[in-house]
Amino acid sequence: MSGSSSEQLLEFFEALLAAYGPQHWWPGQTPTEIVVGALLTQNTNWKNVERAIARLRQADLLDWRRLHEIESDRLAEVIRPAGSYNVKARRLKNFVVWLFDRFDGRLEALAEMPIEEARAALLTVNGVGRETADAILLYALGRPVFVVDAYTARVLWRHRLIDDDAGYDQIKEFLESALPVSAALFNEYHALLVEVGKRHCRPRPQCEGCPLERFEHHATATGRSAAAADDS
DNA sequence: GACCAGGCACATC
DNA sequence: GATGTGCATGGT
Repeated sequence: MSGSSSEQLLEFFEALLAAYGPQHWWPGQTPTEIVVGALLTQNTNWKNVERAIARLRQADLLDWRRLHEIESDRLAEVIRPAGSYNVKARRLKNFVVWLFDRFDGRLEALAEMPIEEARAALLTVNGVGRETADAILLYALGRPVFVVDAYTARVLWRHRLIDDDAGYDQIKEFLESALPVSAALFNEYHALLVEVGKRHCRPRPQCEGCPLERFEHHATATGRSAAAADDS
């Protein structure tokens, strides 16, 4: 066996960063745009989300007040390239209405309260699940929360760092307790896990050339998708 | 033509 | 509490 989980996770991070470099997820974008992107990217290719965001910008809709005012049907038409546009228009509206009702349209309010409180508040919004809530906290608000997704779970399971039945919150807590608490680190690490996951850790793994190939791992991967279960 | 993508809510067992 | 399904576009 090699060292502790903490050491192993840091070694993985170094290996991934050396191989792929910084991923620059959500660089230079406004918190508003990041929140919108987090909602639009649900089960959707990022390229399609970029198209939808470009259309929103074109329509001058990357603004909470404008989003609050617009009709859901018209919003759906604008974000069409993101797919599932009727559902996503509803979710965007849910979020914006909630933001005005509860925080007077001030996203910053979420940066001013304890993390767990902000997370619990976000989770009350219909359309905001754990991954989206955590993406908002980390990428839009710079709070040190680890975003777990299907790739995160699969990569960590393949390298024997988590059980195959670990739930979302369990994986999140494992990462947050094993790593230095740093938004910058969590940001980069999550993006790197997605990158290595896409290239090498699909349900059918392609280990050749994987930056993590030299580390211990299961010979085969299951088709395990994400952190499905609740673990409270 | 399948299969996938930076999920989630809801129904059903 | 686990599993299945609809949402829907655009790339490979």
